[in-house]
Amino acid sequence: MTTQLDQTFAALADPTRRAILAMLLEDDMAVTDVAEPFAMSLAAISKHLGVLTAAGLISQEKRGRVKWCKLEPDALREASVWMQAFGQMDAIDLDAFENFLAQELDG
Amino acid sequence: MTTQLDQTFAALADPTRRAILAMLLEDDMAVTDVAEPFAMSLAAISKHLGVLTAAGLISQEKRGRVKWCKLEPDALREASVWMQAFGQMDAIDLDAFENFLAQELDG
DNA sequence: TTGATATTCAACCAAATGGTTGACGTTTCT
DNA sequence: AGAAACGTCAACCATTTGGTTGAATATCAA
Repeated sequence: MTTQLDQTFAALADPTRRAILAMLLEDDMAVTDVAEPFAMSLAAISKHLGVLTAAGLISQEKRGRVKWCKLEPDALREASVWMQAFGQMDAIDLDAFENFLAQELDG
Repeated sequence: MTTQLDQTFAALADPTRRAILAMLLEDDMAVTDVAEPFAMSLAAISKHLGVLTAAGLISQEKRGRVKWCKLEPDALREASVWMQAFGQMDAIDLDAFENFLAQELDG
């Protein structure tokens, strides 16, 4: 079973995908335009966008022959909460956090 | 070239490794005790601990025949900084965090 | 010294990942 | 209608990942 959190972190582990997210921070983009700065095929970028979409980090909407990519920060928020909780352990409710982790484990 | 950020996110992408980090929140632990709750071999856990160590998320110190594992939350700082670029989580919002936890636990 | 405990190493395996190329279906433009 | 642009699909390939087992190493205890 792969959770949302698994997919989010796995998606963020690739520098190409992080770069794509950074580009989408500025504006929505078509797949071809996302691919333009990268030294790899369009198909490879298409796969990366698929990973980001599966992780919920972006959404894609087709209008005409152009597929627009849009940042979806909600998935990032969940991962960010997880990380910052570890980084600021003294500032949070550890019992509640551990309950959350146990819940995640049980699935 | 794999960056520190790549390794941090990749390490966090595995639920076993996140569970290990959660266990280490409570206290430092020996490798054998880390492995105890998991339905996999000690060697597998040893590898996971190697990944976490390479990512800087934990440190390991051998005393006698026991290797102690210790959480190193500072390694998450770089990843948190990256996330701040998205402007969604510039400072941890404890109220939002509590709400998030409540949702997770109810869900 | 002998034996148990703690941990890693090495070899292996299946599955996932990140990339390629070429063919393919849509949609738009002349 | 024909050609170009947009994007995905399918097949393939090399590498990495997450697990196994069995042997090896190091330390402690009797």
